[in-house]
Amino acid sequence: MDENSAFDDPDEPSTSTGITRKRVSDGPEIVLGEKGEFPHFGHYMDAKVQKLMHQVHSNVTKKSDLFNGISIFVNGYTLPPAAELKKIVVENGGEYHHYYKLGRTTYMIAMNLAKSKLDSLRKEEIVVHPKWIMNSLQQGLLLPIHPYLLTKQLELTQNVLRTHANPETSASRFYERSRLHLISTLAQEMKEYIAELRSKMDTHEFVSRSKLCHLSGSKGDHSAFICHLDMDCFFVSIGLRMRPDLVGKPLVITHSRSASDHGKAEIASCSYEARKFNIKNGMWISDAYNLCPDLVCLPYQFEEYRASSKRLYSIVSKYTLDIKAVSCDEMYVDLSGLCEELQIGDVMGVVNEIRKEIFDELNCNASAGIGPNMLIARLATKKAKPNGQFMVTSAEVSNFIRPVAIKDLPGVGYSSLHKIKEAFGNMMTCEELQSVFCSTLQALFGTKLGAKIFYSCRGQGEEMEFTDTAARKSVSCDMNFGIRANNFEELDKFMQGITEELSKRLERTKLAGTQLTLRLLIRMPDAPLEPEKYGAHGPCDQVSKSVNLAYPTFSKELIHQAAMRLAKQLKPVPSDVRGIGLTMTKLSKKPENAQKGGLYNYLLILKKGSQSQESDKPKNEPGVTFARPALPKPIQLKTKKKGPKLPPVCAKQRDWRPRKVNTLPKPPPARKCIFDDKFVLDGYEVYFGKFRFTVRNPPSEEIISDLTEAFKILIDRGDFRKVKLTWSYLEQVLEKYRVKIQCLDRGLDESVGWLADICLIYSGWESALTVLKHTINEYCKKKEGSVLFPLVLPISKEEETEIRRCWDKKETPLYDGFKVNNPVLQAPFMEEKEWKDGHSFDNELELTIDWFTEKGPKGKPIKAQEPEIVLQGNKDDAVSKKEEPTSCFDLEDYIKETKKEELRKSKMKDDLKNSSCDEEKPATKLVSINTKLTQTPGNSKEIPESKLDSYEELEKLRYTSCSSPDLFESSQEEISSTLTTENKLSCNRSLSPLLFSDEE
DNA sequence: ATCCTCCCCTAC
DNA sequence: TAAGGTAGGGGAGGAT
Ligand SMILES: Nc1ccn([C@H]2C[C@H](O)[C@@H](COP(=O)(O)OP(=O)(O)OP(=O)(O)O)O2)c(=O)n1
Ligand SMILES: [Mg+2]
Ligand SMILES: [Mg+2]
Repeated sequence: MDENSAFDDPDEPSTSTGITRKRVSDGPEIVLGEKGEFPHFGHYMDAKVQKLMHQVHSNVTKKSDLFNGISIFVNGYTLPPAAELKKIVVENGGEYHHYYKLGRTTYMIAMNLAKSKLDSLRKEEIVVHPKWIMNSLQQGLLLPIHPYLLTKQLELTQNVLRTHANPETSASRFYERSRLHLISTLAQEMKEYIAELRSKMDTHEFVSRSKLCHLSGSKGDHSAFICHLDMDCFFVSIGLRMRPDLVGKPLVITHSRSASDHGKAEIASCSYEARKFNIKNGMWISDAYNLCPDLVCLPYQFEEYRASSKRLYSIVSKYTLDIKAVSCDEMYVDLSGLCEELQIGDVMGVVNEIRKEIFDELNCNASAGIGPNMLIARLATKKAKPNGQFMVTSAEVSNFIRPVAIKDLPGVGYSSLHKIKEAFGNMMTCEELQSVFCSTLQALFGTKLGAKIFYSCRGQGEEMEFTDTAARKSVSCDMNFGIRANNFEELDKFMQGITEELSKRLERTKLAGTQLTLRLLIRMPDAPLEPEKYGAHGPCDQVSKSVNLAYPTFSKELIHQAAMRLAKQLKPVPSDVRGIGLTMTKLSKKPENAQKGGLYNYLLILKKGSQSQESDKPKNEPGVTFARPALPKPIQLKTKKKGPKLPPVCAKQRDWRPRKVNTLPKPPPARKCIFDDKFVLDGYEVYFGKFRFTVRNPPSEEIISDLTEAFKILIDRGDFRKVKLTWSYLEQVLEKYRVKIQCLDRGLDESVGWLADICLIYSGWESALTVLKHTINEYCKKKEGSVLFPLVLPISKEEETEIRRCWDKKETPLYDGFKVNNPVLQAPFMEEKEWKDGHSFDNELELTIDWFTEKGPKGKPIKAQEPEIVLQGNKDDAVSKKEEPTSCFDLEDYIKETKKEELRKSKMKDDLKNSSCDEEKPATKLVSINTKLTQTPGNSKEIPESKLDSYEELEKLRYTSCSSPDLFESSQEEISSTLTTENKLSCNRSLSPLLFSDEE
């Protein structure tokens, strides 16, 4: 085989460990095919290119024979760069290898090989510092390599990216400059734009249809109505509008100012003149330069792309709205509706008009393909380019598809192509592929892709359908460039930027997510610490982990907290992390009818400094002084200061084994909605995965739903005292776990497993109660116009300072329009403290807000609804129909209890009359703030004696008279039983983002 | 059988 | 220097 064959595997000869590189790492370094396939990160080398490069080399003026017989391979970032070393060596009689060829490459040149790579070097692999080449050249003789050998003893500078970017701001800087980010964003924007237009279809006017009058009544083929439209070298065409003088030149759009042989910037788009030199989109400048030294570089014009893209879509929408947006410069258009309505048979004529209008408006060329399905239309576009249109009718399809390159089929990329090559040899065209059985393809590619390819190579593609309801399934944020950290703190900084971006996007799209996935790119053990390309991730392994949150969120803080927890669980060596990605899934949309002051707002408030709050802020309302609520202190789980050193995330061998499939696998059935449970919080559809705790593992789903139903009944009756009482009971149960955790943690080191179990139980219950609390709040609000439980909000240092300032001046501080009566600040409960050493909670104080309206428990006379009406003889009732005794409602006890409480209620009413000075005001909101324990101890003295009120009364009752409420007797037992259960727990639970992790 | 998690792959 | 994003389809393999 030719030494420069395009199929020389880059990895196989060079990896001594036998580890197969994953694609995410370096991408295809070798690609076949005519056209600019996209994902060419890294070197592009095909046979033709190699030939061209060879010509370049043979033109090199030989200066000496210094390196005669010596061949080098440059690994990773070097100074001087690889291109220069190559030039020097080649000019002086040596050879340059693009890949390390065992036994044929004399030296590997490197500056920053990872220790593990050095450790695993074979005897024949000699690694030399580039200085050896430079010094040899300078002195004009081949110096001994020994002083330049890179050995294990050599001290290697640790991971610091040259000109280290500020990790805190790097995310925004990066996204501002990332073209891939831009085109992804634009594609999304265009899809939304079309969806919006389609939603207003009845008022939409197809203003440009008048231009098609002359085509009315025309005749034509009636089989091809699907049109695929794509701008010709989109970015370049836009760039040329400013520089018409450059038309006809080989042009590229890139960050590089000018082409050079060591530029590693990627080419976003290249002109058709550049393509004659075999230059492709996605190629590195250095490679393009070697193909065409006269290459002209043009800068990006991000905003122009956005405007033109929108313009493009708006033009097409003047003809039809049967548009499927693919990307910023590409779409499918179904012309059958238009042609039918206007009685047009000449589809080509229509497309010609559309393209003409696009050119008139944008001064850029678009090409189009027309076919009976999307597949054919797309392949036709390729044939039509540049600046043309091409139609394939049904009758022509079979002839048309035969010579089409397999690589051009949508869905066939680098990996699939190589699988085909492996399985069937050098197969190139669809015609050849047609000889392969469907089952064979499915065995090779899997059920779906196998079938798709089988049909594609016969010209059969999907019909075009418009699923307007194509709601987004995920929102994600990736940064796989410029990530270099030496420890978790630095990693955290990058994470903050990414988190912030993700939160912003969620909020902008009015989405909240329930499942968060973290994905890390980890440098492969063999890869150099710095790849040749500045800031790039180089060869990496991918690891990911996801967590289910108790309720949907878009809060920056919650996401960050969860993300760092995941990061910790993945246990990466921080200095080997090369990329970070966050994905939110299981999304729920904020509905238009979301109520003010509810969950959605709560989440908004959580986002500190958010301006977009939708709540009506009450103004100048007289404050009511409440007693300091006796909230339990948060517990801080003490854990070992220094954990064991984190083992590295190991590179896993890629499993290339072909699957053994003899029969045609059955296609998987359509997925059901993965959520069985949903409830509505503030108009939010909140799905949550079942709390799947086994019998011994509280809280079981049944218990929770029983509790929920029971609480609802109490609220229906207006019996808030009972609600509070029951709640306090639940909290007491939870408190027992807290105590246990603390005890165990303090004394009994040998019971670590036990501790974990208890923590898990605790976590599960607290998580469940958090959700339950929201449910109750929501239900109360619906019924009574008030939340019942306080909402805890984080506040910033500035907000704290402001509250303190007001308080000191004897004013009533305001927080977000709420009166703050008892400034009590409190550090939030966080586990992260244990590993984020020296983490300060200074900016993370929590604020508790409760508010009541006059209709709330404070002012509302409790309806003495007859319990019999609700329950008697009604066995279909939500509660009583349950078979378990867990939530059985003890009617008699209830009646007794109700009567006993009548007295208290009337007393409470009296108290209210005495204390409330705002009884007539609607929606009075009251705020209390818990104080941080470390704050000035003198605070409590300064707090004025608060008036007795219903809240205090409730609190008092809660702590004095709450011998276990009759209501949930059996629940209690079930809960209590778990207290003494020592069994291992295995459960798939939903974690509240506010809670500590149960891992480890 | 079905679901879930952790990947891989593809397109622009 | 350079800015290798992002959404969705889908499969393997473990848990239930
Ligand atoms: N590797 C790539 C591929 C594309 N793009 C951007 C720049 C392109 O202009 C735009 C559209 O991609 P196309 O695949 O449509 O390519 P072009 O429009 O540049 O050329 P063609 O005439 O082949 O459509 O997306 C990019 O940044 N990086
Ligand atoms: Mg294009
Ligand atoms: Mg395109």
